[in-house]
Amino acid sequence: MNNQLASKAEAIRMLQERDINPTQQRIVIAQLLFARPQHMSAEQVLMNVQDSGVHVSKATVYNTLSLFAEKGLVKEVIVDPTKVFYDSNIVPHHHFFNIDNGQLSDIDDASLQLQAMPQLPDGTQLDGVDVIIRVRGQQQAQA
Amino acid sequence: MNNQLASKAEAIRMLQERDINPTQQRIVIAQLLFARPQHMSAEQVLMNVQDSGVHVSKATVYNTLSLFAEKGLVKEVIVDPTKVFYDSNIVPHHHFFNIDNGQLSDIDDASLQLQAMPQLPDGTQLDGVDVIIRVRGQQQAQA
DNA sequence: TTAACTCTTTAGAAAGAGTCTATTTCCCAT
DNA sequence: ATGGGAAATAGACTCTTTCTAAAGAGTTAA
Repeated sequence: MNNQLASKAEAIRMLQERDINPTQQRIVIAQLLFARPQHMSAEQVLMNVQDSGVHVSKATVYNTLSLFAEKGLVKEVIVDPTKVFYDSNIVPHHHFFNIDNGQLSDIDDASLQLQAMPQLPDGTQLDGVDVIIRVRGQQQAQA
Repeated sequence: MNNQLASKAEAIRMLQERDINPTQQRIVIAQLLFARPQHMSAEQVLMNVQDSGVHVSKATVYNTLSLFAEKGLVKEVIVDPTKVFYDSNIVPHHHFFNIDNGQLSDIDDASLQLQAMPQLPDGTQLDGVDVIIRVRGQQQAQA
């Protein structure tokens, strides 16, 4: 289903750009995530990577996704109380979340803008803004 | 710390308004939640309720919070990957979430408006819109 | 080539939130 | 009082995520 990967060379380049030591496991995970812009849970990453032949442990998947998030290579999306999604599209954008089928999809950035940024609580700095539009109903599977 | 409760009469009234059978356990949980507008996790509810003398089991806390959410008495807030918060303020509003200390606070609704609602995915209906502004840094404890 | 060192990966145990199940308790109408 | 349905309970269980202690890989220095 999801078997095409980004090229190894490109994955390595992306890792090095962010000062991430390009180990075998990190390269394979990057190849998977950056095959195309998408949202994956840790479990999905684990399953897909293992299909690709390279052995990667569960702990390494979690470590690697956390590292990628910390280095800005992917973005964590918190919408489903049961698991974290990792988004390989780091261009600023927001999400639809279908509460019936758990499907997460992007909102075109142009079609959603905040009118103004409210005053932040004292002593805090902005980290990011997440807009989640929750929808119900069986949407078509994405192409 | 958090020992004042809403009155029993008021709690019963709120439950009945939403067609919820006002049992002992549900009343105590409602008294706790509606003492003031606030955000609580299931675990916090469990601990606070047990302090108040009435015995309530963990399962009942989870069942009750789900029921309250389903009936529109509270709103689930998904911001922290490790737990769900229940918000007893159901007036439409959005949230600041401090990623350093886990503190959740309300955004004055007037200060944050979306410019336009994007087109929803085919076959879906709107369920709700959540805006979360993530901040960093040690904010002062709330009064 | 080996030795020393650091960084990464690993299996499996453990933590923590939330759910489930089978049983008991509660409450009310008869 | 009693029969019945709704609610509550203890505790086992599931699932995601984190931790731990040990093994492996890669690099440099001699």
